[in-house]
Amino acid sequence: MIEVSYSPADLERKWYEKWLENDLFTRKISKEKSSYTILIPPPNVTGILHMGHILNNTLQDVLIRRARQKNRSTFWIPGTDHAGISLQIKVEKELAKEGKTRRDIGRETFLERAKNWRDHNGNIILEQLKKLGVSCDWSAVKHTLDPDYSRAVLSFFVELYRQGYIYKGLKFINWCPVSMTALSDEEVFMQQQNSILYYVKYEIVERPGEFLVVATTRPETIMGDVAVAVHPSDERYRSLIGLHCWRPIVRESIPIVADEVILRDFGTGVLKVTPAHDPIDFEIGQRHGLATISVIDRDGRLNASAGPEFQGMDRMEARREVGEYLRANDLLLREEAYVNNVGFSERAGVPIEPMLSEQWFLKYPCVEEAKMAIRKGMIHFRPERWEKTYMHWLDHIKDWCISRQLWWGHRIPVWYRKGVDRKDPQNWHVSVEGPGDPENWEQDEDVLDTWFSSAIWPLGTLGWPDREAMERMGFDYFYPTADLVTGPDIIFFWVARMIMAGLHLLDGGENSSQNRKNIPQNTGSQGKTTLSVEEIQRRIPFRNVYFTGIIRDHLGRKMSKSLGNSPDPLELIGKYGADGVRLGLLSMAPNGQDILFSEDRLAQGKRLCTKLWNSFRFRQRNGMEGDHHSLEAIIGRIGVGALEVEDRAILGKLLITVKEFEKAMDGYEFNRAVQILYAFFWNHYCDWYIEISKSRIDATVLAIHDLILRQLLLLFHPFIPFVTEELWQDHGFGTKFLWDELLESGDQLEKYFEKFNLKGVGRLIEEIEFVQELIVTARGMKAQYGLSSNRDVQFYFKAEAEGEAIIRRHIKSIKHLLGTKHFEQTDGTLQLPANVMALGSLYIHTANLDIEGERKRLRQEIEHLERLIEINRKKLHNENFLVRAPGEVVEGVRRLLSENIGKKENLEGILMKLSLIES
RNA sequence: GGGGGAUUAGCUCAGUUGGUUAGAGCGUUUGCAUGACACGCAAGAGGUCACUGGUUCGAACCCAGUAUCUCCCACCA
Repeated sequence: MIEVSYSPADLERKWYEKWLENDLFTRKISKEKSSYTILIPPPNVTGILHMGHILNNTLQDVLIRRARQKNRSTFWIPGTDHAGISLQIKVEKELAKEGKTRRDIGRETFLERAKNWRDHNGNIILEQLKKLGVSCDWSAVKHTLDPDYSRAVLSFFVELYRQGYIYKGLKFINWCPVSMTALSDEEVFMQQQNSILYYVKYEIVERPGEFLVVATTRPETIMGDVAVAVHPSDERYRSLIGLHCWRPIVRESIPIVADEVILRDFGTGVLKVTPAHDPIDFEIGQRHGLATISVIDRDGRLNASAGPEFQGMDRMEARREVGEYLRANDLLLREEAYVNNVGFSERAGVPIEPMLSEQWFLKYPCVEEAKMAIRKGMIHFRPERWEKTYMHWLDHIKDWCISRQLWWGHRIPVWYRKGVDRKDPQNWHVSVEGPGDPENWEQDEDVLDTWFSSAIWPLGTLGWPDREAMERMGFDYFYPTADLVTGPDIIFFWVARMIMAGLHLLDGGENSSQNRKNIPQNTGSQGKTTLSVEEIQRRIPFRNVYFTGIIRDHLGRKMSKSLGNSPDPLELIGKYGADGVRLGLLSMAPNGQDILFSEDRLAQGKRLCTKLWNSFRFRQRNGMEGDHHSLEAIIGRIGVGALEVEDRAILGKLLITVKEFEKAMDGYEFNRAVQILYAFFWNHYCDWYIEISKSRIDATVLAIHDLILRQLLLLFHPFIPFVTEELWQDHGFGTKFLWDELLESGDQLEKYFEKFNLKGVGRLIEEIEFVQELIVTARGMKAQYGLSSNRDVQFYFKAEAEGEAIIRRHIKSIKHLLGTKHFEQTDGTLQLPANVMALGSLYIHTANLDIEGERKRLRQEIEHLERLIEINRKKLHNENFLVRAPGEVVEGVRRLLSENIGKKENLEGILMKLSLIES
């Protein structure tokens, strides 16, 4: 027997321990089953558990457990991400407190500290996830800086390098002056700024006293100007092209050039050309053979080229100071407020500095194949609309800057021969192992973008590229993975890159070398794919990507640490139980829409668990005789001859529910699936069937309860694994863990139910609905006359055609549910308050009859029916409707019309009878 | 500038192929210690489905436009 009250904390702890002890989650390769793999989106070791993780991992757990119930061999691969820049910042902050920088302690000591930090904090988040009940295979846990995974990352680099996809180049990149590293385009977000547009006067050398006016938001870069540019056909300036003007600060003569890219209608139509600090200017500089003068250093401060007044100043300070200087020296025509967009570093939150820098770049491989995988439906996105976003990105893809000037991460596996020209690739050594004579080489100082290592997550976690490790992990069996659950915010960062990496690298097994030959030096060439559809199919890292919504607070704001609006998931689990949190979150959540978080829904989740618990208490109080161990055994206890209409109706309803549930789950509509179960369990089973069965509990009825409860536990299990496990074991439904039980499909269940003769169950359900209508109406009448719901009241019923038989069949239940001993049939129309329904007219006996009130109510009721009848008639008089609408719809309206007319006539009769009293 | 999403009850949201009189939870009103459950039961109130047109026998749903909110991409210096 279960405890009196449901308390999640203890039982959740108990079951998770037992699950682990019994090694349930460890992958098992079994030839007769198909595999089902999920790859966890590895949380950052620096991250703290937030609601997004909870949603994400609940979904994955639901999918895994559901796949398990369908007899698939499941494997959920957990792990963590080393979080390059983020962890480095954390350790540097610690150092700063001691008044040190990373350079003070040196690379090796720094890395020791970083590892320490990770080892102490990095697994917290996985431990927290266990509280949620996640069924990850913990024997397979992987970290992106594990030695084997690191080798995989380096292999990835080396292979791409050898094939020409990775190159070193001098290009404009996004420089973060705080983190002091290059960033990829994806790590920069644009933010609207209230800036000032400075109109600066550049005196024309050849025409002293005359000025060209340049509008700029970045006056601090004036010292880097090497020209001013105008549009070649701009009448205003045509005569000046070829002349020169004076650079206003660090005064020097610079040419006036013409270039097509200049926008005539922006500002004054004159652009200052600063090749070192703006990519467009750089291109102009290239076209006109101009020099490049850098005035801002890597730390965001102005250097010697900026002149002694400004040297050493921070760029933002310099902007104000230069403005001041221009104003003071009559070099400023005017300034105006201006709103523009500025790129910010995602991590450090400061404006990035466009900078010319030598970095490692990746030309993406298999771009066309990656598009094809989606277009041909080999990989499916849910919701589908994200496919468009993905395609758009791939259509405009640019080379990826993969080097970072950090220490924490995978160090670039490139060595330069000491004492010779570093720029010459002849003097490079690129390999996973490094050169055999390391004393003669220096390794590249930089590390790889963390996302570069994430790109091979599906491969590295399964042992790639080490054939032996792949064997051990079951690569051939478990790859490709099935469903990836992640947020749409990392569709470029991660999803797209994993697809390309998988497609490119996975030339697999025996014919690997042959396949590799087929990969060209450059797949960027328009629209051509070199992989066959079958080959793509085999290489893709996953078949479905489920994009969750982003969880927002009740005001619609993104949850963030700085706003402090993110609730602590562990606190919530303490309050509502992991089951309650899981169920609540799923019910409010994942239709792919953003989710406004509401704690109420979690409370609702817990309430359902409590209700489930209590329904078992009801069942168990009525004795536990009989065999519960299997569906067959339970069905065997049901006496088919003893089945009443309500029994067959609830079994039929269960069957319908299971089928609807399957459809919702197959379509990844989890909130709908939950809702379907919820409605069946609460409204049909608890509110109706349990109540109606109370008046006739016997062995058959108890067996029906067992059957329904058993299926409910199985159906609810993926969502609320803990409480269902507890109830399953306690009630003796099985000796194994619920995890190991298969769920009967709707079709299978239908076969089992054949002996119940559920053919035409629709009519049975309809009959029950008639009875429910009667009950609700009668209760409503009691309430209307201020009679408490459990008071014995006299009812009279005048039945319509089939009503009499139905009432007779259910009379015991009706009396029980109405709490009355007096429910009598009558033939005549009575002078009592009445309501009319499909089955007939129901009268309630009351001493204090309010005739006026009743008549008013009846008249309103009649008017309402008249309106409905009018609508019905109109439809039936419309020939187009009769011809074009499907027969059953027309039939429905006909039936409704006659029903409404019947009701109206009955009401009119009652009204007349009541009127007689007065006269 | 380009693209996506949203707009349904006081609040949060369902409503998947267009078909009777639009649903749920929370909140709210009223009644109830009735055999599991007051984290409950019962009965109610509450909606111009953003707006304007169109298609259709029939529109919350399809189409066009408008408004408001929101996200992503691009970046005009």
